[in-house]
Amino acid sequence: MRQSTLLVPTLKEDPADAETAGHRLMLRSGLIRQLASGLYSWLPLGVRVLRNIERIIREELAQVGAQELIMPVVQPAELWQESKRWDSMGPEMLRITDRHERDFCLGPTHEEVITDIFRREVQSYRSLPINLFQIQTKFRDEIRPRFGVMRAREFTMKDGYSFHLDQASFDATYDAMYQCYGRILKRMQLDYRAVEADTGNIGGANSHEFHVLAEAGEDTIAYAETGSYAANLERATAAAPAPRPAPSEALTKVPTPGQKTIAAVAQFLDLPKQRCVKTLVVAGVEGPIALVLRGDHDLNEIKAAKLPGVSNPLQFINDDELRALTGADAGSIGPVGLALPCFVDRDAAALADFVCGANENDQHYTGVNWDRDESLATDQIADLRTVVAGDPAPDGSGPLSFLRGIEVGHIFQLGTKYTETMGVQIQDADGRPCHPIMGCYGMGVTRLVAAVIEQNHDDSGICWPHPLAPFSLHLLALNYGKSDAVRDAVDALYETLIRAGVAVLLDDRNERPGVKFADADLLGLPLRVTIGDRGLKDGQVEFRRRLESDSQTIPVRDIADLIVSELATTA
RNA sequence: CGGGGUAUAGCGCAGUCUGGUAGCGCGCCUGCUUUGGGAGCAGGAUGUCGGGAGUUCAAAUCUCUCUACCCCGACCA
Repeated sequence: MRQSTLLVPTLKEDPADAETAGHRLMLRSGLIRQLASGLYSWLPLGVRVLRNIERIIREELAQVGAQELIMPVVQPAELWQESKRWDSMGPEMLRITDRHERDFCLGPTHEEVITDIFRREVQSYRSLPINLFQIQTKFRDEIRPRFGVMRAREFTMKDGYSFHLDQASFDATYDAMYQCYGRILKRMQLDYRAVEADTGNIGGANSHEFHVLAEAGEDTIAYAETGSYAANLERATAAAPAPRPAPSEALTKVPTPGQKTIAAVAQFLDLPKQRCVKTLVVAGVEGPIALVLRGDHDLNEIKAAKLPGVSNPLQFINDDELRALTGADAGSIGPVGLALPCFVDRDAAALADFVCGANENDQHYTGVNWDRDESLATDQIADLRTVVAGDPAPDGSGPLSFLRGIEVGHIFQLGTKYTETMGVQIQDADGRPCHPIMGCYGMGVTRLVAAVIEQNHDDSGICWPHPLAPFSLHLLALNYGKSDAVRDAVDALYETLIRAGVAVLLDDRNERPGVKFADADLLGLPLRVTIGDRGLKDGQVEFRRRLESDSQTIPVRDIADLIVSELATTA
């Protein structure tokens, strides 16, 4: 491709609205342009990258026997009402009405449609298992789109769905998909981590996310440096605490005037924060519910919202209600004598002789002990907290550390959630009707582009990994318009490389060398060959890899073979 | 939805406080020179100053209002 005819509008300066390296470089290198908040056009160079990613995904999915299909973006409301998600998806789902006043949505995901296809077209257990996928546009009306295509409203996703007669069949496919996702990300040369995850809106029992490690990531991953445990912070759990010691202090009420936070109370009483407990009151299905945590720990709201009887999404009760229920303001609440159902975090439940609010302003108890003092039953112990760095991993694989990650893949164990609500049944070998078990496998294609750049760039631009680069080679022709020697040599090399199947971008623009070098760094193609009069008079051209700072001088007659063999080793 | 910010040429910005001819750098067009790390000289084009309403002899500038975009939070496969 000749750069003089290609739409690659590079920007010399950083766009004002771009915060992350990925977003900034995608704009500067002319991969994308914004149309509106969360809506992006993909320009020719960007499309070439997308196609490379899609190609790798298709090749790897073919290896595990997944079949490609395409489902509509626009989906009828009836399907979503049937799965009970028309209401539960909320405003994230963009709804539209056609000329007949019939309701539709722009598909935020395709569980309903694939399940509908399955129930219409698959009648026999002999057809199972079956694994289907598409690469399709999704629309989610995100509350706050950000960082360019990292969190866009319209984006491209590879979404796959599998159907199984029994758990063993499902487990085999889930594991195959897990391995497949790893191979896909590895082929993209990404530094990634698979982690246990929360299932969110999609539902189901368990799920795993695949995160590309990057500081700009929106998620935090807790992992054991010395072991195999890794989980999204939303879900990460620590090993259970040591058994509770025996009580040794008497329950004592002490005045704590003006001390409203755990930090203040701990300092006032000259005790560490982990000897105090905090009590939070949230809305529940049948009235308010108290949650008790150790003073140095934070509530994990996702875990809390899943507790039986607790309202989901989690909702804290307001100050007036709190005072009416407990007789005190926030900062002086405690479980002693509190007439509310109560969940106690495991670590708070393992405390003896601790401090808590006395449900009376400016008063706290010290020497508090579970199962001894008034109303302090620990019959509802749960994991309520967010883990902190240094917590022991639950599988004993060492202390936890944190990393930031970009979620590029998420695989779910849906079970029979959709096949039951949508009434899908097939007969098994014994003629008994049963609901097939489903899995669902998502991968963010457009988000991957941002993630790749986030992990592969330097101060002057992108450094594309070979398999994803929009072109393999940037051929810079200096003074192409004026020098016959340069033009003859460049054109000859260009033709040779094209015939050899090399994806070449020829910078034949009438620009000065500095402009071409700067744009070449910015576009970040893996290999670069520079041809100018200076080297050519000695029969030499310059060869340079994007990841190396030094260039080599190569005889012009050898350069084509060098490139071809270089690409053969990186394919 | 709450908090904060921005909106002036294709891009990055000044000008707004203190009302009085629409500016700068880069980019773009023409010509000449130049050609190995974002060239020089000369000439040129491009703006409903985000939209609407108001105040005023006069509004990019003051007032009201609407909108869009960005950041933080909440939220989010």
